[in-house]
Amino acid sequence: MSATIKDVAKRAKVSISTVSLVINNNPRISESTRQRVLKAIRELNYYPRRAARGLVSHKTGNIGFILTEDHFSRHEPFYTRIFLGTEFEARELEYYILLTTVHPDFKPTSRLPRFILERNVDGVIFAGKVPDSLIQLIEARGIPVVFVDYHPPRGNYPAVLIDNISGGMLATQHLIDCGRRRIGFLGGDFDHPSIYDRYQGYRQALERNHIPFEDNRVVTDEPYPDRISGYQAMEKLLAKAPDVDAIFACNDAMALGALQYLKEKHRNVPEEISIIGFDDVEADLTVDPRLSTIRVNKEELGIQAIRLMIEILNSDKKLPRKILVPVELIERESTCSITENR
Amino acid sequence: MSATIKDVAKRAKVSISTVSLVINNNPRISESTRQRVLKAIRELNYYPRRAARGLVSHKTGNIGFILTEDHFSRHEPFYTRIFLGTEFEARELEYYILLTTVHPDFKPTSRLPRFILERNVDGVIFAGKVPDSLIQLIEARGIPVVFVDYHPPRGNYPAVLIDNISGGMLATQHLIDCGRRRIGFLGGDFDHPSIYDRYQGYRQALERNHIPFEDNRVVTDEPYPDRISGYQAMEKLLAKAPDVDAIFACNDAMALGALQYLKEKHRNVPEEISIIGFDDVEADLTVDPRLSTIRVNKEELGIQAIRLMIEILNSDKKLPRKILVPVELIERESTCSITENR
DNA sequence: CCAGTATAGTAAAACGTTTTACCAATAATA
DNA sequence: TATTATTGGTAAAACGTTTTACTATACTGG
Repeated sequence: MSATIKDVAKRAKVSISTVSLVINNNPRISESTRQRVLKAIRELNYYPRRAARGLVSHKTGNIGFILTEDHFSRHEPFYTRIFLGTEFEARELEYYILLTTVHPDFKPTSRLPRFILERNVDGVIFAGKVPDSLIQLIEARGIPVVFVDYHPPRGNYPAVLIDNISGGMLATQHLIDCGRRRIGFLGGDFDHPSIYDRYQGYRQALERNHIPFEDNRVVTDEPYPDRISGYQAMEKLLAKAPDVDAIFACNDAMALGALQYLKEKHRNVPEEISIIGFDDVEADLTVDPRLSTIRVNKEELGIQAIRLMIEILNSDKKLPRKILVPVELIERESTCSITENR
Repeated sequence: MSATIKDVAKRAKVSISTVSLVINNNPRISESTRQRVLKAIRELNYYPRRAARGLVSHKTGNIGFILTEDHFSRHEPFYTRIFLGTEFEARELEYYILLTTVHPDFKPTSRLPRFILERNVDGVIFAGKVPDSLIQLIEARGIPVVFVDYHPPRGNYPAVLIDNISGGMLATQHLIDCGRRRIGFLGGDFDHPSIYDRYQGYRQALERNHIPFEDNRVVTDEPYPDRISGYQAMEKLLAKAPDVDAIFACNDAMALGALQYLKEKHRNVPEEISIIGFDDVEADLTVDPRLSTIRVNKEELGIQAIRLMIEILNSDKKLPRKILVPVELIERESTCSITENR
């Protein structure tokens, strides 16, 4: 087999400990022996084995990435991109990512992810909404955690979040800049902080522009913000407030559903009713008109999550810092100025 | 800290070895002591540490996934889906995937991926075309390898491949079934076995239908099969063979480029010229007309690769088996029967 | 010149498993 | 009954590092 630390020690005529100290850049070793050891390492093509290191140092060099099964399949491109962001940044910073999904109704008696049981990760990143019982179980084991695109209502954790409030304001302000005044909001599941924050951004933008908020221009009783509920919410909204001239949907899925409804009813988008979504998913480009939206840099969410995690691992303090990742307005064809055709 | 094998041994009043044997389902242990040990394990919530196991057993429970940087970025959705397929299946089979990218011009002196140096994987899956020097270096270390969507020209390795020949025949036969007879082929980089095989499928379908092959209906001098080269290849083809009534492009990217050219020249697709691609990528749905294509199940490629790898790891024989993943014809709007409007 | 203090290096324990060789007790065989 | 197998279990070595406590040597200041 290949060289071990023992072989290096023998060749450099030093003790094993000395080699170890050199590897770990301990200043206790003089320059001359350091060079001698490094030479032996080079000549033998030595590289320390992860398993041996991990056994005694209790560091694995791995970071766990956990999300629920339905998040992975339902929001596939979104969380995939966050995951790829973590992968990318982890590689830079000499870590590896271990991915796993959990069932959304994780019970306190459910079996933990294998990498937790095996103590094969130094920390865990939770992506999206995850069961509270799972969080508690992992925390109880003293494993550092970082949240991305979610923060549990209870407690105070390090988290990387989309700047949803600014995004909501940005979207709404864009519609206002288009001359729209009767702006509706389509949302689902207010329990989800992201959606609630986007709604807050909507409210704040209205207020800032001295546009009175009208309760009947808001539909938020859909349980899950997907395409179908966007379709239904649009129908409800139009029944309550037939005069809306713009829609801010809490995400692109709902926006696309709403758009579909409007097209079926032969309402002119964007002239008669402009519509803007949130997230910037691939499908936005496949529809006609292409959907204006608020772009979320998903990879950046992952990158920031890794950086935050590694900072925590290196400082081993609790630092429940929140990082807000900025968003960007993407103007496409589903929004336009009201003056253009009056 | 949490329980170790020692604690279990003490509580069950057996030796450490016995506990280990129970964990590893060794039949040497009697049912009664086995139960006693299992009880202790349950009571102490014991789970063996990966690092300690790995140190002595020389198994890591990890599988490396290597592809070149440009494959990851250029063909992003394609290889991402293969990767997700491996992730998914690995989880089922109690492995983890460690992902890394390498530079496309990996030199024999380049630094190997860290998980190789650290001996942190039991085997390596190569996705797409990878540098030969890298393959050789990894093989030289005795690490089992599996290829997916590529097989190096030299040697004989286990590989999971798209059934490109059948796919090429399927695509061409579909055009023939549409009544087309003057069918062009657009390809790039013939060095790539996939593309070459698709071309062979094209040839075979023509032959089977007794349609003479015409050299000037083929353009294959584009270096890289992307959208731009599809555009250019289409231009060249039309110059050489203005009478083509159908196009089989070696992949969707080229097909989309060709489609763009035809639209700019106001050629009627699909009536005048039908066009079919290969891969079935997301963008196929965003174009008008939506692209007919040969669907490749990317996740399935990854799943099969993992299964093959684990079979190899468990049998530790060399088994250079090839697995062909079948493809499927997807009829959309870019192909139609020639009789429809004659 | 001597006690005290850096400096540079080492020996040995520890990390938590698997595995190998061995042993005792029991069963099977001649 | 004596020998040989078989069964069920154990002791101890090994895996390849890090880390802690210790030592020898050289230096420093009084």
